[in-house]
Amino acid sequence: MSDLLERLRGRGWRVTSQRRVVAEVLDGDHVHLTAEEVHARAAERLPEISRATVYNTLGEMVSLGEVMEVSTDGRAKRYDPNAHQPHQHLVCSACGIIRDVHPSGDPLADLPPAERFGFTVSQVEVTYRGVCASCA
Amino acid sequence: MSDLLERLRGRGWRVTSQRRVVAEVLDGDHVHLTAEEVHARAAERLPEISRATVYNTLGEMVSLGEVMEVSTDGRAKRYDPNAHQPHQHLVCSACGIIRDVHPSGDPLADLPPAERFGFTVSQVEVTYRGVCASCA
DNA sequence: TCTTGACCTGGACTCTGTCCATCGTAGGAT
DNA sequence: ATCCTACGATGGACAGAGTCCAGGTCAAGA
Repeated sequence: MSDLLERLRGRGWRVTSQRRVVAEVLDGDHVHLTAEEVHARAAERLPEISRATVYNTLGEMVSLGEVMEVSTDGRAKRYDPNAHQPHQHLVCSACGIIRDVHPSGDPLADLPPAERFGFTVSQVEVTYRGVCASCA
Repeated sequence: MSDLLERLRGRGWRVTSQRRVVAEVLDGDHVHLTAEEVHARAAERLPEISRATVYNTLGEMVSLGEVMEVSTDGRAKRYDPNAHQPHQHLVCSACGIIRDVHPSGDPLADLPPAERFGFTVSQVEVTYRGVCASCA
């Protein structure tokens, strides 16, 4: 049983077979699937599941803070179940593979007050880009 | 005359009225227009300009390194003519306005070797998020 | 077991971006 | 100044990603 599904159930989420397979597909580390990929994998176990349901379910998981939305390539958004440990992303420019990474220090602290233009800054997303070992 | 257009001409770019208006629309600081916005503003001066030409022209400017592509919201890409000074972006979560900002230090140095997974890391993009003074 | 409101479905629709056949023109050649 | 031609522009079809909706289905409490 996935931790993700347990946490969602604990929040009073109504558990259906569709939501179950979506949560199960999203279980694991360094998982960064697009909605269509989630749909394809979910459909292996539950062939009738619709695209709309996958989109709705992913959207709800994001709203509940249990899944992070990541867009590293300007194309389809990706969904990252590792939402409870702050992290950033490292992307291979050649093959597109994504790793979760943990920079040292607090990236927010790098933005001086004079560079904040009166904003109340609360969040920072960092995407490192390079070439992975397999593609080098 | 925009500096951007001058630089492009200097690279042997064929200057047409369409490319001229696109370059002029993109002139200035803190400019982050979508392709459709560029098209709309260009069409004020050159009503017959087509969407395809705007997309092609923006793509060429990006390839030449004279304009940066920015995607801060997972929707339309935005085009930033401030490509010659390294910078990051600060986005208002409420109204979506974008400012160019300059963090202190080198963000690349914050990623320890043990967190690089064998990648050759060459680039880093940082998006700060918060609420701007007008929206607070 | 029954009931009901929340959930799921498939298809139409929107938005963003790309492709392509055809037409037009910038700028070098004469 | 005019001609040529390869490069650029056009607009309409197409594709990928995501949203919306009317109607059918079902999880879970009574």
